[in-house]
Formats: sequence, structure tokens, C-alpha cells
Amino acid sequence: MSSDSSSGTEQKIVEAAKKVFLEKGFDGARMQHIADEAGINKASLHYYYRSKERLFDKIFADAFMEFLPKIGRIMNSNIDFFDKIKAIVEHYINILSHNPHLPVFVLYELNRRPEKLLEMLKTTGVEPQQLKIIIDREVAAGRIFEIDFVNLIVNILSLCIFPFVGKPIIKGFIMQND
Amino acid sequence: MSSDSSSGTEQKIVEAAKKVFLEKGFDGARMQHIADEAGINKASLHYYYRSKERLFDKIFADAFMEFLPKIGRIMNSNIDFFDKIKAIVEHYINILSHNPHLPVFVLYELNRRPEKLLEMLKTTGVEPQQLKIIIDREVAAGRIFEIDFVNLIVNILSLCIFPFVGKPIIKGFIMQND
DNA sequence: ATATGGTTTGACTTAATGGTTATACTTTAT
DNA sequence: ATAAAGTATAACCATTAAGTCAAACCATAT
Repeated sequence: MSSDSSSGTEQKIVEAAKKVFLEKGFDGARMQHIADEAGINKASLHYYYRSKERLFDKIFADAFMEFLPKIGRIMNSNIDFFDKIKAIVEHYINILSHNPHLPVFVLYELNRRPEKLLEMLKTTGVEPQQLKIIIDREVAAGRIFEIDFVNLIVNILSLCIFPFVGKPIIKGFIMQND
Repeated sequence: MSSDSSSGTEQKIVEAAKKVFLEKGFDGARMQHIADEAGINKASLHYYYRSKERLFDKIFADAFMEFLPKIGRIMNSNIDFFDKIKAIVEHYINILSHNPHLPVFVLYELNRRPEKLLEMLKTTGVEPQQLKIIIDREVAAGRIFEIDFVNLIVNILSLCIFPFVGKPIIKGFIMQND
């Protein structure tokens, strides 16, 4: 049945692909390896996802989704978002502690093909225009430097790593509490 | 002349390899591409560096070197290193603004082959033992969580990204000045 | 001039990998 | 029971990329 796509082979493929892609990246990942990991034949991979690229895009979009929605909230909180960051940190910690490779993976792949960023923004429903406006406002106010748009997005994503990896240090030296 | 290794072909190879590897990563990089970038024949690459792996190791060690020495200083500053971080930030900003891909590259490749970390530590002259002791002290004092050693190193490296990408935000909201 | 050592190259080999296809196996509907 | 649709697989194909090699190309010293 094509309607039952949330279990069985397809589910196993997604899980296997996520694991392998996050561990090895697009270029390092092997379709055969993903097939083995899913316990199926390599041809089945192409049966469900026509190409490596398509399979990757699905996994990447999923991974990307775990970042940007939060970013959007931060950006919309009218600059005074330091408190919001604190509030969202816990959420990120949960996601990232379950997926240690996630942040570097996303940043790296975003680096590899910057042109996919806009596509991802579209896919994940985040409005670049909205971000652009907010960013321009910040730049005009002199609160942030004027830098390349794509670069800024990447930087913002990088920023999201920090609450995770730096939490112990933040706790100890900046906030003095949670 | 084998004594003149700081200019000419070898120099061009290193520059080209650094550019390509940092942009594409080990798996994404192509020896042919590096050769083209350096304006030489692919066979010359193997004449100077026997294999892709060896060439990569040289570039990776170089890239790695730009991180850890600073880390070592931070680790040795007896926990009260927040001020030291501030002092070192400028140094990092200089390095990273000239090599935007550097941090993600190092983290990603470290992720890809965690076993190379110790080798790198040795190559770059950083004493893991020393770090281990310091880390243990921190854990015992409850100032940081007990986590996998390799993981911690990676996390510390990640932390180094933050001063760079997050500088505008840090300036605006945490420090209020430079 | 020419022999010598280091350097450069085009052409080649080999292995790996993404993708295809023809065939076989399952399930479901009638 | 059986036809049809969907799913899985082994064998195969085409391409790409790392690595090799013998021949050519310098310089420099004699």
C-alpha cells in the first residue's frame, strides 16, 4: 500500500539514510551502505527515492527543519532575544543531544552548496524576505555588521550550536544559573 | 631544486589544496580539481604528495593548528578563562575572517574520522594528557558535565566558532562594547 | 655539447559507485 | 484460483576518480 509510508521499508530507509548522511555527509555516504544499514537491496533505494540526491534532499530538509523554525522565532522577537535564546536553549539541547552530528552536518552541507539555502528556506516555510527585513533593520541600527546575507544565515545557524556545546560554560560563567 | 620548497609548484599545490579541501571537504575534493587550481598536471600532485590522503593530512594539520594552540591557552588559564576568551577573540576573528570555511571544515572532518584527533593533537604538539587532567578537574568541581573526551574536544572547538560568528550579537547584548 | 638528476606530463589502469533492468516474489482484489 | 499491481533482488552498465608509468622536459655541472 502506498498510503502506509510511515512504517516498513520506507521508514527503515529514512532512518538508515539519516544515520549515514549525518555521519558521512553527502559525498562520503554510499548508497550501498545505506541499503545495508536499512537491511534492504540497493535497488530498493532507487525504487523509493529515485536518486541519491533526492534521498539526501529529504534527509537534509528534515535536519534543516530542526533548526530554522527556532531561528525564525528568535528573529521575530524584536532583537531583545537574549532572553528568548535562553528559553529556547533547552529545546535545542534536547534535539542536539539526540543528534550530535546535526549542527555540523547542516552547516557543512549548507557550505557545500550555498544555492540550496533558499530552496531549503522555501521548503521549510521560513520567509527569507521577513528575515532580510529584520536583518536590514539591525544593520541600520548598528547593532550588527552588514555582511553577506547567506553568510549571516550560516552564522545564525552556527550560533545555534553554541547554546548546545557551550551550555556548561555559559551556565558557569555568564548566567550563573540555568 | 629540492631545497626551494617554499615557492613554486609545491607552494601552489598547498594553496590550491587548501582552497579545494576547505570548500569541498575530503570526500568532495577532486585531485584533478586541485591540480587545475594549481595550474599543474594531476600526476605532479602525486609526485609531491604520494596520495590524496597525505595531501589532505598536511592541509588538515595546518587548519587544525589554527585552532588548538589557542585552545591550549584557554584551558590552562585555570577556569577563569572568560576574560581570556575575550582577549583571544580578536585573534580568532582575524584567522576566521580570512578563512570562513575553516571552523566547519575542521569540525566536520574531525567528525568524519574521530580517530584522527589524537594523531592531530600529537602532530600539533598539544598534550591530551594535560587537557584530560584539566577536564577531569572541571568535571569534579561540577563546573562542566562529564562527557566523552573526544566529544568535549569537539565541543570546545565548536565553542571557538562562536566568538567569530556571534561577535556582533555578543557585542550588542552581552558585553555592550568590544 | 652532453650527461645527470630532478621535474612535468599525457596516456593508461584499476576500483568503486550511482544507477538500470529483467526477473522473481508478495500481496490484494476479483 | 488467478490476474494485477506493487515490491524486492541479483546481475549488469557507465562513469568517475585515484593512482601509475614511461617518455619528455628542463636545469645545472662537467
